[in-house]
Amino acid sequence: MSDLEVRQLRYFVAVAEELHFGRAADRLGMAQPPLSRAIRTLERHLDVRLLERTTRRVELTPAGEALLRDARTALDAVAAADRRARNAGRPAPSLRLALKADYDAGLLPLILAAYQPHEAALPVELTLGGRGDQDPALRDGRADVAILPAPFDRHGLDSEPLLTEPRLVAMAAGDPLAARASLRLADLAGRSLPDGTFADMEGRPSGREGAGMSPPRGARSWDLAQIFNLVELGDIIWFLPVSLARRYPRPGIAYRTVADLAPSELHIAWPRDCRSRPVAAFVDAAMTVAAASFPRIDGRPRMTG
Amino acid sequence: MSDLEVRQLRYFVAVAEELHFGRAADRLGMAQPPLSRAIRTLERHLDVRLLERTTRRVELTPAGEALLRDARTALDAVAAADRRARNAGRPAPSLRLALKADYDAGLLPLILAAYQPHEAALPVELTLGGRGDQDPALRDGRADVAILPAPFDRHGLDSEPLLTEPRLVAMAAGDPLAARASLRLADLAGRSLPDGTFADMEGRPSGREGAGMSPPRGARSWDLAQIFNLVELGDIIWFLPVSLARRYPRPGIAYRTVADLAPSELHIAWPRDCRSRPVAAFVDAAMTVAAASFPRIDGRPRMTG
DNA sequence: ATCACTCATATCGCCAGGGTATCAATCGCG
DNA sequence: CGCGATTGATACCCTGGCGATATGAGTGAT
Repeated sequence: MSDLEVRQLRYFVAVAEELHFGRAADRLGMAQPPLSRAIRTLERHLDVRLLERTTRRVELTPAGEALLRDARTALDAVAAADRRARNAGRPAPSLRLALKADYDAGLLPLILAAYQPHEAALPVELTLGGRGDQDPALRDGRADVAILPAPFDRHGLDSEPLLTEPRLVAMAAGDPLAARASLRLADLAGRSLPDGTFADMEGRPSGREGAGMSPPRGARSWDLAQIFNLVELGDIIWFLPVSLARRYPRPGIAYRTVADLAPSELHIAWPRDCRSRPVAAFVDAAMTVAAASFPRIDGRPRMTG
Repeated sequence: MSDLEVRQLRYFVAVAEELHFGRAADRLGMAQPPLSRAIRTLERHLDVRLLERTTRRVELTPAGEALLRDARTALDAVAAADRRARNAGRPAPSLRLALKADYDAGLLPLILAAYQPHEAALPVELTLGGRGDQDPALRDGRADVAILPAPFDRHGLDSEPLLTEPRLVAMAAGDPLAARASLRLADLAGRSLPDGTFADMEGRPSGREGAGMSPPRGARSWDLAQIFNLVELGDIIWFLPVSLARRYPRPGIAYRTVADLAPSELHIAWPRDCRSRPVAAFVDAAMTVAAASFPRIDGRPRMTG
């Protein structure tokens, strides 16, 4: 009759992800036997078989798959409770803004200027994360609000689009394609992108969900300087919003328009059912600024898609 | 460095709700000293003061208020993981539909008939709950989908309106007002309703949230037969949707229209971010049936408000 | 000043949960 | 077909966390 415990969920998630008791125990920093026992206890507690296991293979039952999903969100919720309580207890609580470095389309100073005077405003603390780390940060309470490019995993979040801006391709200045008058995605087929995918896969959803998921775990995360270096060397090409291209003019790199390259959508996102006034005020400031400053980005009226 | 545990959250919620260590310990079925110690441990772990306590009073700090909210949703998420895994593990998993008894506007047989042929359909299991028990049931995993009248607490849920139907007032047949040609809410001032509130408070949000909250904990829940008896005796009056009035014609009870009584909105709700095909199919069936059958309810086109 | 109330501290005992050693089952290989 | 390697399960011990009881100490009311 006792309760499900966080530890049991953590253990189960580790085993379900590794599909291997030894490695999971390793990851959890414990020995394998107590882990086996804990899973068994969990199964008895739920009166459900979660893993079908032989000595050579471990696989999830349907119930296990269901629990894996629910356990992840439950663990996120617990972690969020932890982190938010910590932040709320600090003498001067701050608004933690998660941002992909430089992916603010130049709006950040304007947004901050619009936000600070608000009566509910808190000091803003920037949390710069790698690619695809903004949305998880919101879910597990590391951040209160995030500005990030679509697509991202909307699970557990509310969001609003801030602005849409065209993207350019960055390539080495000496690249033969840089001399072309116009480019299409097809011309870039086979070129590799910073995340290891290829240019002609651009925009295609990788997972089953059309809503757009974060890149898979383990995707390499580069910082901007690294990317620019690789581009200049001709190793990769890169798609980036015009605002970012303007911020980093560089002799060795050519920026070109690509006729059929989807534009970039910058969104602002926050935890669902968030009742925090500072967050609401920040979202409001960001949307106001974005709406007002958009014409400066490319001179055309706002559009989506 | 250890993790936040479910037990700690349960303890904290109990104390935060009771604002009294003794009563909270009582509710948790334990002694007071270990509870005090557990809270102290939790505070040290989070490095935050959650409760300001003297020997005579206990009150929440801002951090405590934040944690109370987050802890409740985290506990709901854990309970949901538990219950959903249990259900998914059953040899024949079912779709658990939470329903306020008889509040289906006569749609239930039609919805079931529309749902059963669907390829993703599961056997439907009815969970009849008392007043205001449908939405919590969704949040903690006791149910997969619910049909319930607005307003309800939308926190953590997605929902769609099914239909809007006028409400009538039920009163004793001998009531002087039953003879009146037309009624307004003001005429009913002072009459008490089944939930202990008064007729002239009808429709006013009790909490701070305009979104509409569930009735407060501890609100008495009556079954229909009890309510009808009390109405017939003249102890109370009752507002109910026309479909319900038609289902229970009764000599001792008069049903009358009230000109300024807000209509009843029936909604279908399910846990947010639900990826279950059976649930999606059920929602689809319900909305189709509601849209198709609505003209039969009152002959007018659908409207809201 | 005393009493009642309530939260904190001290101390003890138990068992949940982790560690080590070992067994048992399955697959690969010659 | 037999042997070894791999991997999950079982047996057993032991520590630390958690709960209970007894008691202390601060505060408000009469």
